[in-house]
Amino acid sequence: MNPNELEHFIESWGAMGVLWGINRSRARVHALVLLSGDPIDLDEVAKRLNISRGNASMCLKELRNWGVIRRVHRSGDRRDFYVIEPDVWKMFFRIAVERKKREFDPALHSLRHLLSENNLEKDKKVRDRLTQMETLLSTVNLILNRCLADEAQSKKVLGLLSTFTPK
Amino acid sequence: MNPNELEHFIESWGAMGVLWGINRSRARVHALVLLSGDPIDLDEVAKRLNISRGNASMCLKELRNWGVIRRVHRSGDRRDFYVIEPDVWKMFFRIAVERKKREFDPALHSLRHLLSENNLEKDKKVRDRLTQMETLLSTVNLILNRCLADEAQSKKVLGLLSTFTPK
DNA sequence: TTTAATATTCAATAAATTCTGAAAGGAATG
DNA sequence: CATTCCTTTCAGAATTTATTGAATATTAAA
Repeated sequence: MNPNELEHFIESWGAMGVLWGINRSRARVHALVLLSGDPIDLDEVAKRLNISRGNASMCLKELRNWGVIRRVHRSGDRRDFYVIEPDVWKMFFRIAVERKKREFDPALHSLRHLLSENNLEKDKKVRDRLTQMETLLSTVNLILNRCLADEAQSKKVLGLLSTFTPK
Repeated sequence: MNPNELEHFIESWGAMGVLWGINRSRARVHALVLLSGDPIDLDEVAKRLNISRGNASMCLKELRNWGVIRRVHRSGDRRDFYVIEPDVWKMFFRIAVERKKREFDPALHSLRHLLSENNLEKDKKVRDRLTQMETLLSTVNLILNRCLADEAQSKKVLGLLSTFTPK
């Protein structure tokens, strides 16, 4: 297995992590565990990725909290080893749920609140814009709520979308 | 119009900005222009948001580059004024296209490259995982490509999704 | 042209985020 | 129960990202 290819994948996975808001190191650790056929331990993670053991420990902990990796043990070995959870979907969902709650919902809430103030009426233009926006975000909200309810749901939506051939 | 409500909206809009990867200041400026019935000038943006004129200038420039605000002029007034582009969709698309290109595509590309290496065969488990992931990301890729082709496309997809009742 | 008003740039600074590594904690072994 | 091996924590260092504001450019009017 060509180490350069592996490394390249790890790096681009790290870069993609930014897209869903997890930091580079976490995403790189995730990629490494994903690529490891055998359970991997903290020491090796730190060594392979050139990061400190402390940082590796935090990354592994966080990934464990996201439910995307799992700790396993080897008899006669004191160290903790890690393997990836078989369902590659999990991370996407955990993170999406969290970010929606933290970043999307408050904005929609305050937009609605703003619209409910009747003193906005003076400026029809502004009100119309905000209404248009509220409509859009509400639709997105509905979809997200459905998708993020559970993983099976999302797979259905994805399946539906991929068969959809627009005009 | 209650200034606290406005301010609250501006702040939560700023926070949501993070969700699609634009920084807080840019998103706050965006919200302010959105809320302004009348064209607004650099000086007022800086004053209302408590940011420097330099920063305001950069934000306005960037938003103009994204195509989400437009410069307008008042006769007898030397200053540049800004108004929001009527289509609230625009920013989402411009940014989404850009981020996909920079963050998603390289990861998918290197994943595919990795899979094409036949020396991965030794470890069936790893290969299976990566294949599963490639399938998932390819579907996402297909959907994104369709959606990001043009705005009308996306609206169709959104409409389709919102009428979809799973189970 | 010159002047004056406004906008932009960018080097310096500040703020936020991420990473390190030494110290403390915990658990298996003799 | 002391030792050893491994993990976790967290204050400070390093890095990255965002912001400022003074210098520079631009433009309209006189």
